[in-house]
Amino acid sequence: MVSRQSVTIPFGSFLQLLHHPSPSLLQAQQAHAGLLKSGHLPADAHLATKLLSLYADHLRFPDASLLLHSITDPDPFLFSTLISAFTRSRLFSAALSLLSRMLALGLTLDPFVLPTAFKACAGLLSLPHGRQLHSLSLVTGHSSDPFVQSSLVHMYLKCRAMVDAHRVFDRMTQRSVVSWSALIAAYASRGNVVEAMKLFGLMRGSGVEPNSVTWNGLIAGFSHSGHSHKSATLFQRMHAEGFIPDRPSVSSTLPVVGDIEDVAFGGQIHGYVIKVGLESDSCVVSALIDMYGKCRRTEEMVRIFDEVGMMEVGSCNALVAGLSRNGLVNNALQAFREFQGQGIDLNVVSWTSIVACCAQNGKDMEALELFREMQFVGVEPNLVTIPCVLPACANIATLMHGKSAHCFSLRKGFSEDVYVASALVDMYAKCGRIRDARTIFDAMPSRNVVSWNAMMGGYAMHGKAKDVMELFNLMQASPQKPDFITFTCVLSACSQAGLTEEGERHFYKMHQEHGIVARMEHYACMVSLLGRAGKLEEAYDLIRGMPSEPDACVWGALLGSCRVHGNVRLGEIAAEKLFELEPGNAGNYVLLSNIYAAKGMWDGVDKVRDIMKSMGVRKNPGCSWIEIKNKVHMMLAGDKSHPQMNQIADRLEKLSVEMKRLGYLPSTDFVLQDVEEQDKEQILCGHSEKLAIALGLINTSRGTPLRVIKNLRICGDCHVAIKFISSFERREIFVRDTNRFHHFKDGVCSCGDYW
DNA sequence: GTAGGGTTAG
Repeated sequence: MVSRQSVTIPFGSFLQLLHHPSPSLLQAQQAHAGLLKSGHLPADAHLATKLLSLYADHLRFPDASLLLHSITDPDPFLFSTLISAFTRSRLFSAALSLLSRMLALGLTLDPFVLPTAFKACAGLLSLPHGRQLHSLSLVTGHSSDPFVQSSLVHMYLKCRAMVDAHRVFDRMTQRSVVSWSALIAAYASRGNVVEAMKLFGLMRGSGVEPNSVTWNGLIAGFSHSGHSHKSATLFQRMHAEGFIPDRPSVSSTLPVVGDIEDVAFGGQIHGYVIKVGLESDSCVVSALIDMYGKCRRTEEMVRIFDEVGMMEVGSCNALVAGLSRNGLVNNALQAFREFQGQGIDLNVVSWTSIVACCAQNGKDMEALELFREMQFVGVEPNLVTIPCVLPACANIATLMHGKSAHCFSLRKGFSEDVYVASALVDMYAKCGRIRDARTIFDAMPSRNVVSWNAMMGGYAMHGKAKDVMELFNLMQASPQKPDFITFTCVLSACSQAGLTEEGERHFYKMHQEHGIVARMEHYACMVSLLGRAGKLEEAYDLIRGMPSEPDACVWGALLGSCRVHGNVRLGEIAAEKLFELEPGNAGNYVLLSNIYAAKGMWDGVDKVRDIMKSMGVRKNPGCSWIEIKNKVHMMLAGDKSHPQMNQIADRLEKLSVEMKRLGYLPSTDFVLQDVEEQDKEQILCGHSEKLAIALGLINTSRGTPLRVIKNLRICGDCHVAIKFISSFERREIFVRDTNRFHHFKDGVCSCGDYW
């Protein structure tokens, strides 16, 4: 049997191991053990340093730290090595704590460690640490070192301390291409095209030749700040001026090519990628997949993925996003599950993509389940995941999940992020918590147009037209410019509140003062606004004067107004268009029936029912017929001796039997069985958007408020909705129909007119 | 052992 002693390797062999071009971790560990045993460690600083860098190269940071701590008299070089290794591995906090330990031991800083330390501060976005180290560099006399200066400029830029960055830059005697590039990239990424290009010119004027990093800084900066055309042009200019576009140039340019959907240019870059042999670079491949996905070339996208992308998480993510973007939701889900099955290490981007894919394509429950699953498998949601999942909570009005995402954001410090907070405002508003939405809105440190729109849309949805207009005035006093969605909220609010003239004024100002071209939803709001005021002919004239073919929203608004005012002629015109545009939408048939029913035109009601039957339309019509029945009841309630009473009763009886035969859901018995007679009328007075969404009667919340209003009018069944909502343990809900409000509290429902 | 530029999710 061989004793342990007999396998001892002589000291020379350890040195050989250590000086091997790339020693394995095992070799390093063997050498470590042997050197300790032979007494060369921890005393020999040179050997310790060599070993320490080996551990760092193998990312064995605990081993490296232990070794460092075991050395009685470590030299600064040893610390520098490890600090640098930590920083390279983005372990910035560890790097800085090692630096403070080094200082505590009274070791002197050499000029090599400072740039790394500034990089760590930049990585942590820690301005206080950065400033401290800046002072230290002044004290130690290293502040004029060019490496120190440019890393200092970079640190201040990353920490968004532009004034400090400029102060350091302006005082530099020798401005290197590195510091110029850092400054130029910072302006480009802030979207300041003029200043970035001015500095680029000044740099060349001062005799410093730009390199590919300078060009790439401009290209990537403009790409991130949304200046897609500028970014693409710079790529071409770089090439034309004889610079060789490299991996970062290509990776930064392809996404903007996708944004501007210039597939011809994208194809040229693709050709260039193949020519220079970049087609196996993971970032380039992901960017190519992304570009073809954005340009709706899904076949080409999948082909590239199949050829090169399979096992790399970035290209997998790009593929899922590309499929999702092109509406291929099931393919995206299938691809995602396949990647999971293949053991690909899916990251937070992968999970966020698939959650977003579901939430954006009407698969709200799936989005929530995936959100739970990602946490179950140990992937923590980030700042982007939260605004992706919140719309799913909002769409199905699940306050519980929305609140939990809110709590998560608070714990993680995400709740002040403008995207997160805007999504929270939207979620609370859509879940009926308009006051909570406003509280979050008021607390936001910064707001963008999405934030304003979410709050105004929330008020519009709750029928709070006055609040919409107040907020719009506040917005106009703020630096934030309104967009087309803002005007949809404003016009919708004016329509709801009967502010006819004000609405008309905003409609014209939208185009004249803000240069926003009216879209379908704006016309629909205007039709509704005029229709509400009884100006049905004017509304019809507006429709006929539209520059493009009116869509179902516009005709729906007219039909709805015709029902309110009992205008059979225009109602028939609008309904005829709607039957063409939305042959399967039961609500349109019901609206026309209601117009006829209100006038006692029973032949018309029969005619519509026959059309509906011949079209095979069955979605939720049962409740709509009940609505007609009850309207008739209400009409005749005051006059029991009405000559048509018996005739109508027969008719209702037949309808009811027919409904049951056709299997319409939900049945009269079901919806009304628990309702007191005196409450029936109240319950039937309106429906809420929230309730409708909860029932799946409206499949999206991204439609315009007006579209929703139209749907509300037609959607059908608030009785079942109330039951559904009750099961959600909701205490109180405030909802509105076209011209009435609906207050539901502790199982009791009350209604009233707005004005 | 030192500084600047890259893809995919809102």
